[in-house]
Amino acid sequence: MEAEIPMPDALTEPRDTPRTVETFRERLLELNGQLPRRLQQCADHVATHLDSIALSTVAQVAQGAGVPPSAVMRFCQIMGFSGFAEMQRLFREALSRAAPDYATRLANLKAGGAGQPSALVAEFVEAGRQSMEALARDLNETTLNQAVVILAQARTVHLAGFRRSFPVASYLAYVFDKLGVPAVLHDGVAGLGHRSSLRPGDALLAITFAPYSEETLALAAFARDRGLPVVALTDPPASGLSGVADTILSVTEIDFGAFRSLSAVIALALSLAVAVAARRET
Amino acid sequence: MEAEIPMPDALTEPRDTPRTVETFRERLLELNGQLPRRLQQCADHVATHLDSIALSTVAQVAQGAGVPPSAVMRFCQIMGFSGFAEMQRLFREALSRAAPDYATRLANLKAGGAGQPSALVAEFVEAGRQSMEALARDLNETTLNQAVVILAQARTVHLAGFRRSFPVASYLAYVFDKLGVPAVLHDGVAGLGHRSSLRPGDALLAITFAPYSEETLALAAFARDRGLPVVALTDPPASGLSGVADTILSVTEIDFGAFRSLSAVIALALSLAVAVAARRET
DNA sequence: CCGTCGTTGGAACATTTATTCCATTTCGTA
DNA sequence: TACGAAATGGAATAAATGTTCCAACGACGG
Repeated sequence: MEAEIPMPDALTEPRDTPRTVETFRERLLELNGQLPRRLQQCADHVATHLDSIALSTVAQVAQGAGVPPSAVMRFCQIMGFSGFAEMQRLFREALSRAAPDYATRLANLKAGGAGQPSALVAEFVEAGRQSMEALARDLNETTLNQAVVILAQARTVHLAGFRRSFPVASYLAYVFDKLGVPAVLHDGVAGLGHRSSLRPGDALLAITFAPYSEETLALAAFARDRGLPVVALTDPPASGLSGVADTILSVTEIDFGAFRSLSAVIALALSLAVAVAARRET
Repeated sequence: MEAEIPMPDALTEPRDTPRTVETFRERLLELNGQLPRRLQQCADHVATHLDSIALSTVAQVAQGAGVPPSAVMRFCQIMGFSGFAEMQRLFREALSRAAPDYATRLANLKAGGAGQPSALVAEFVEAGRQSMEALARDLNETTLNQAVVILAQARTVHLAGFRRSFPVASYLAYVFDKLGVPAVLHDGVAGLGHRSSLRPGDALLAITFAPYSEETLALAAFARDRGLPVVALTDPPASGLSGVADTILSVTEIDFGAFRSLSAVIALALSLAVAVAARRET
């Protein structure tokens, strides 16, 4: 008779096979710490080289983790798969969905002719994609969180961005408006500033890229002098704003020719806006 | 004795193995047209499914091309590889370089916590990337070329875009200015339109997405009535503008939540602007 | 100190996949 | 139409890769 029912145990309990990379990662976390030595090595290696699984053989994964192939097999089974092949299929499917015919099409567009408009699209798409990847790779989460806190505490958010940065600033103004966050867009209409609207308790979000625009720098300095916190959205050297900004969010935007795609900047700005709105509501 | 030296022939001449996807494509073009039927089928299929090679087996490629596996093998050898395995290695390497740790990092950011700002960044980056891929995949080159011609012939380009589309319009205004193309941004400042500035010989570029903004539709209709060509930058159904626009450039922008990343729209707009400027100069 | 049980490594086996080979068909040319 | 060269399809073979199994090991409790 079943005198004692064993506590459900992640290792022994039969689990259904992860169907998405997401659930795979969850299970990986769940298992972490309660695995024997060799299997833990597998888990560690797999966790840090998730994408390489799709293209590796058992032997390669095993070598990477510093274990014999059979250990990798056991690991796959503990993760809920019938074996390595089944686990690999998951990652291959994810990979092929990620790049369907995109790369081919891009190459075709580029090859279509150097002067062709479609070749330009290919270049800008490529630049944008690289920028976004760089953003995801290099994002400093701590700085981002700081920026969110500062802006969420502000009574009113002031937005500064001219010339190349103006589209970003104006989009932020639109988004903040939709989200019910009080925001002022410092456009240059009528040659007037909105300096007098900067009040204690407010904060400034300054968006500028090299070559930094005079107006933005001046406004940032002005805000700083009045004791208002300044968050900067800028490119890595960040030379112009290092003195005046409390928090510097830097984005590397890959240019094509003299123009930048703004993709990464907008993605970051949008995230910032939504996060700020969410924080204010709680 | 070697009585006659045969003309160098792409098929029989021994070629060294392509080392990059680029050279692979070149060789593919070189061979095009001078291949026997089955091999041509292979070439066609491979050309349009370049990326799928990395993850397919010989049998799968063969089935895709509608030929027996042995034909695929011959094709690989004609392309300069020792066999399918060697050819596949090329694409696998390209694929693993393309997604270095990006996917892992993205997943980490997402996993960092649903409410975390960094998770938002991951979502927006993902949305933007998908949008750009969709743009590259679905771009209609003919329509784009038409749009370029129309705008290049215009004396002045009028830009209409409000609310969500305003950042795009304003960025275009900036870019056109830099490129020396006469352009008017129809912002709504002071509640005035710039209708009277629409003159014969001009063209309108209307940017709007569902739900289409009244002002943009009205301006497009107005321009149409005066006989000016209208180019629309909009989303696929394009319902609102189908009557009034001469040329419709459609972009699918993946949203996250209620907000769109604008990445694809901006990439397309930028390409359009640069192509127009280039065409005007010649 | 001994026995047990979970863990480990490697060798044997099974399966999938690539590659070669050759009989047959097709195509171009005389 | 007949000939030879090229192309083709499929079956046979080779290679690689995945999977299983078992003997050996080591940690732990009695």
